[in-house]
Amino acid sequence: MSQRDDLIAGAKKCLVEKGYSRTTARDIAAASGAHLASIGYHFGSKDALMNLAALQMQDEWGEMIAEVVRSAEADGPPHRLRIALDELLAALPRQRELIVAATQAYAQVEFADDIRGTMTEASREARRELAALVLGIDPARAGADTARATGSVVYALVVGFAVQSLLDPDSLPTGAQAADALRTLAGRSGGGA
Amino acid sequence: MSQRDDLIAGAKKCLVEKGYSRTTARDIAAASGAHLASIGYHFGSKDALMNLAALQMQDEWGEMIAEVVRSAEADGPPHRLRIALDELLAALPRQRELIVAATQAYAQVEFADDIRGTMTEASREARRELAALVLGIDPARAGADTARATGSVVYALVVGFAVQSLLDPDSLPTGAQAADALRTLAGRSGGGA
DNA sequence: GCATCATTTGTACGTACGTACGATCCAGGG
DNA sequence: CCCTGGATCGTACGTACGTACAAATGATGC
Repeated sequence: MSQRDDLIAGAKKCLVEKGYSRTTARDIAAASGAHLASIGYHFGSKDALMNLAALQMQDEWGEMIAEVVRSAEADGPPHRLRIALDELLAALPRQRELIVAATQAYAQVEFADDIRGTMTEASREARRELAALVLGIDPARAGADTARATGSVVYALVVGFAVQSLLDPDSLPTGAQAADALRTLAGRSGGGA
Repeated sequence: MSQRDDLIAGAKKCLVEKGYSRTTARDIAAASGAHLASIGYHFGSKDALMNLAALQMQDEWGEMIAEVVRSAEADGPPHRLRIALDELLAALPRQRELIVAATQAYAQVEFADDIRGTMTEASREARRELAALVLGIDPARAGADTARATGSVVYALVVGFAVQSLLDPDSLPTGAQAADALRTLAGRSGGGA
């Protein structure tokens, strides 16, 4: 393993354990076993390395979520919503480190241009992919408004539940409860309470 | 207006414009017109002031969301879901500053104990209140599992759409589209695609 | 008008930061 | 064998940080 890879791994560790801005170049060097000056040599600056680490972890999280949803969808059509929510909600507490890292990345969106651009593009693809998975259609055909809105809603649910899992993991609903709540919500659309 | 209040206002400005950790004590002094040393006198430390500012803005955001949902619910029962989502989705881009601040607060949850505690409690109350508003019931009676799950789902939608409004405001669905997507999602719960 | 106490100001101290730069190491090729 | 270029290392520079503290200021009660 090259010192370059060590540095990325160390930066990820620091990102989770100390947060984006509290992490110093010396922290990364210590966590990675690499030399302080290697940061500049390999990445140009500490911030460039931290951005890379944050974006990679954000990507890894997206990958894990996609896998969870995919595996739930593979469990067959009956009660698919309940199953997908079940697996998602059960998985989130296990992904705490990745979610912490993703939160750090979100917090930099407004202040680091390369993070903003990459994350915006990643969120677009995530919504497309989620819509395709949930609707069971080809990702390329997910251009219709309905499909795009579905992607947005599922994306919002994932991110929102992830935030809640960070704040209050014990209060997360079960998949069945969440599915019921969604049905209640949707059912209220045509009439009274 | 006391220097103490000026400092809080300056800290909020910096929180939005520079982010939590990039803000220095001197930034706050400059933004508030107050003296550098007053931070220590009034708040003990720069971090204490930043935490206070972040929590206050997080609160203000919650208040705005509650108002939006409340006003939507007041527009009468027919198509309530569509209306509520419409107002929410239209309001988010206008709340960008508060959402940026809230994001900064979320990012500190893992690393600042007082932020974590306050935000956890705030999220509990927010979910309770959202459930009560959406279900049209007394907040005190929102203890049932179904109500709690509904609060979680609505909370997740709010936070998730807020994040999306930060990353990609132009891709937010309309309320009607989101309502359709929710119905599609909920409708898929019993059978195939 | 003076004493008192909260507030505001000016400043300086110690520290820790990011980064630059020259020295050193170490393969692989001539 | 030495030469060469990438990688690693040691270090030091300049800066900017948070905070402490004494002096100055101003309002309040007597």
